[in-house]
Amino acid sequence: MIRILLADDEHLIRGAMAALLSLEDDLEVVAQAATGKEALATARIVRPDVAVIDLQMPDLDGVAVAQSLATELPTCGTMIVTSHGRPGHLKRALAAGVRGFLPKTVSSDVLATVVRTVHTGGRYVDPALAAEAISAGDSPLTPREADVLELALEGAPIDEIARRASLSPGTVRNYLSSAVGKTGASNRHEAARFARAKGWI
Amino acid sequence: MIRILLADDEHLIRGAMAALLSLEDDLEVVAQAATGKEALATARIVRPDVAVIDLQMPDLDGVAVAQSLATELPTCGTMIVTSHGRPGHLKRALAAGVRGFLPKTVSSDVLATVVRTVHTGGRYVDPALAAEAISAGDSPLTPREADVLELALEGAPIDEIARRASLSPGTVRNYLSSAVGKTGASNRHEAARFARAKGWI
DNA sequence: AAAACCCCATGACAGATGTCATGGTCGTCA
DNA sequence: TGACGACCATGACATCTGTCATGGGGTTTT
Repeated sequence: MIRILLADDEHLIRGAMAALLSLEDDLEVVAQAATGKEALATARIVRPDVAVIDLQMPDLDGVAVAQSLATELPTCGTMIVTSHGRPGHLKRALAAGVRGFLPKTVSSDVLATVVRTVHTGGRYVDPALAAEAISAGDSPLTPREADVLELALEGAPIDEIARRASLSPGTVRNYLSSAVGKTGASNRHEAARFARAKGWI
Repeated sequence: MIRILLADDEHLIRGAMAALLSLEDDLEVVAQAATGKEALATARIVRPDVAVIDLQMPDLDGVAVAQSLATELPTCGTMIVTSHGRPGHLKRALAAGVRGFLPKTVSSDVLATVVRTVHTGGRYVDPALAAEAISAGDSPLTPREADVLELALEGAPIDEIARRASLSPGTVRNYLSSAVGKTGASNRHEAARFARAKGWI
C-alpha cells in the first residue's frame, strides 16, 4: 500500500483527487494539506511514501515544499501537479529533487501510474511540459537582471523598482535595457511578460 | 436523480469531480467536456439538468457557454466553478443567467448542495466572491478605454496598440491617460493590471 | 434645444524611459 | 596574473509616454 500526502489549496480539487486516488487498490491518501507549511508539518508526522503537491499554494511554493521534503524525508518521493506549468518551474522542481511533474490535464490513470513510478524511485515528466522547457532554453538573464525584471512585472515605475531593489535608477535602467535586448522586447513590460512566460523569473 | 454535465479543461480535475459527485446518491454525471464548444455540443444531446462549468477553458469562456445554454436549454441550470475568481466574471456570469458561482476552494459538500440548489431553481454565490465583487464596484471605464487598456495588458508600445485598435496614437494616449487617472495608477501597465484585477477588462 | 457624455483627433510640453559610452570594484577561471 | 564577466554607477541623448487644452461629430437624457 502506497501512503500518499496530498497538498492543494483548492479544497474541491484536493478532495476530488483524494477520492480518485482512493479508488486504486494499492494507493491510500493518508493526509491532506491546504498550504505549503501545513504540508510540511503534516509530512513530518505521517511520513508518507509519496507527496503529491500542487505548484501554486498560498504560503509556500510547491517547489519550496519539495526542497524541504527532500532533506527532511529522503525516503518520500515528491511529485508536483500544476494548472499552469511554466518551463522555469519544471527546471526548479527537478533541481529540488522532484521526481514527477504533471499538468492537471492528465487523466487519473496517468496520475496513479506516476504515483507508483515515483514510489519505486522512477521519474516521470509530462512530455508536453518537457518539450516546452527544452524549447524555452536556459535563461540568458543575469541574476540581477532577473531580479529587476521581476520587480518590473507589476508595472511599477523605475524609481520604485530602484527603491525596492536598493539600486540607483540609472542602474535599474541599464539592467532593464539589457534585459529588453536579450528578450527582443520593445520595452521592459513586454520583456517582463516574456521572461515570465519562459519561466525565467 | 439530477443529471449533470461537467465541463473542465483539466482532465484530472474533471475526472476527480465526477468521481466525487457520483458518490452522492441523487447526483449523476451523465456527460463530460473539455472545451466550451464540446460542452455546448454535448449539452444539446444529453440535455442535462445542471451544467457545472469551469470558467477558463480553451476555446469558449465559461460565461459564453452559460449564455448559449440559457437560450438553448432554458430548463438546464448553469453553475460555474473557478480557480481564480475575478469580480467582473461574477457579474458577467450572473447576467448570463448563471445561478451558481463557486471557487474551487469550497468543499465537495458545498458543491453537491449547490448543484441541488441550482436544480430546484435557486441561486448560490460564494460569499467571499460576492463580497469581492461588491467592493470592486462598477467599472468606471468607458468601453473604448477598456478596449485600449486590454490591448495594453501585454505591454505593447502605444503605436502597436493604436494599430490594433485602429486608432491614432494620440487618441490611444488620451484613453490610456484617462484610464490611468481613473485607476489611480502611475502608468498604463499598472492601470491595466489593476483593471484586470478588478475584473473590468 | 441644451446639456452631458462618449468617440476620435491634433498639438504642445514635461517627465519617464531606453540606449549608449564610460569607468570602477569584485570574484572566477584559465 | 590577466582576461572575463557580473555588478554598480553616472551622464548624455533620443524617444516614448502621460497630461492637458482644444475641437468636431455623434447619441442620449433632460
